[in-house]
Amino acid sequence: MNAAKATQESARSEAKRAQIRHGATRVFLAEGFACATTDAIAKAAGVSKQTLYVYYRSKEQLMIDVLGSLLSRLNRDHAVLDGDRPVDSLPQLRATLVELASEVLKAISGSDYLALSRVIIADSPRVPEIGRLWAQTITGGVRLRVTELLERARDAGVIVVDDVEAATRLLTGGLLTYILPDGIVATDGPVTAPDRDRVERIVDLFLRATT
Amino acid sequence: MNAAKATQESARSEAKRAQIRHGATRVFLAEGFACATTDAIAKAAGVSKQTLYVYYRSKEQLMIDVLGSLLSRLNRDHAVLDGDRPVDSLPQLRATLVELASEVLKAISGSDYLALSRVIIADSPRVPEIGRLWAQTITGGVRLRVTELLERARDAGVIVVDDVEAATRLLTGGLLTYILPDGIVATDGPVTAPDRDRVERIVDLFLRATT
DNA sequence: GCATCATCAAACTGAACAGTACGGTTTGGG
DNA sequence: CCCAAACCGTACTGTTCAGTTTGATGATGC
Repeated sequence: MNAAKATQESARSEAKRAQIRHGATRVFLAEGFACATTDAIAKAAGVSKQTLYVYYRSKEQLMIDVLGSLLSRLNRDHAVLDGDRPVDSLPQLRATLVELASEVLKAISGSDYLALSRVIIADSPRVPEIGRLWAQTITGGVRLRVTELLERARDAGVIVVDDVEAATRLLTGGLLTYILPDGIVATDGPVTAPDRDRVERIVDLFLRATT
Repeated sequence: MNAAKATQESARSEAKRAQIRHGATRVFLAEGFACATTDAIAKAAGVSKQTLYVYYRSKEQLMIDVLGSLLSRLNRDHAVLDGDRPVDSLPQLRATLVELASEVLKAISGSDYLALSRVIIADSPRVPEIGRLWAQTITGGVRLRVTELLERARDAGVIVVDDVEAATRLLTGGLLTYILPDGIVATDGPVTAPDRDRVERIVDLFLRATT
């Protein structure tokens, strides 16, 4: 078995894995872990059940791969937005915060993300690893970047805060109330992210505490 | 069948129902709906499976009763604390908010409440009725009372807010970050509610935005 | 053409589990 | 003391489903 052949095979393997993962993702998000049957997953992936078990040892391993993959994609998507957002004046900071908040809220109020969150929360006692990963998309992702923004703004003399952690929690938490708990319990129809006006009012109120 | 007999019977019935409910509560909270078996529930309740099915038509009906009962108890417990908390000066308001926040956070960071939340979130797509009920223990319970407190403080001239809803979300959300998302994903050991110092720092920061 | 490997569909196995049936036992009223 | 209702434990039924087995099909390389 030469190197070229090995590469080709693993490429094909990876394509198949991705195919299975995509089908499984749809089913898991729609049905939850417990109600998703391996037959349905195989069908959705356009793959025989046996092939599925060639690539994954068990349904649980498959779910771990699916959730891990979704979360890392989300983290990657968010990281793209990182850039150097301007925070050198109060209007700039305000615009940056409103913009960032709108983007994040829109992303996490999507029915996919909410379904993902429900599945993870439900199974976190049994698969704590995934639970930690999920919490980090918020804790280590969004919260970390907000903290960074606030620190930069503080260093630029735009705002005054002596407890950045508390400030971060106040802002992110206030905005997050629209999703947790309001959105996470599926009621009827898609969850609506708060409109720009509401976001602005929260940000404005927050900024009054930091000047 | 005379009235006395009917009353007696229904009293005994209610006792048995409660017995079943208590056993089922323990099992549902420990295992979640899907993993809880009716055999385990019957055993935990000290009741035969047959009797269980005399009192409840199905496992799902049983869960609805269990969750509904837990939530109404929580609402009742919280409502007791309502009283007239003093908000007529800034130190009073601050003390009231810190106290209220500490109580609520302690209550909802208990492993029972978190387990309950997980079960409800997971099953809310299938049992939306319960999801609404749960959201209301926070939305209609805590948030409503905070709103009321803030309005009273505003009317007393202690604070200045023109958007009470935003203010309520900012405060409750900021504090709630310790539970959602941090606590809801079970990691290791019991979730620790934030200590008094952290609560005070959030409240203080919030109050800076309202004066 | 032939061997090999990946894949497929379909049937099968074994276990878990909701809900039921049944025969025996306790309890309380008359 | 007797009867009836409530209850108990156990065993059964039917179903669902994860994971396996089988045997066929098609592609790839020699």
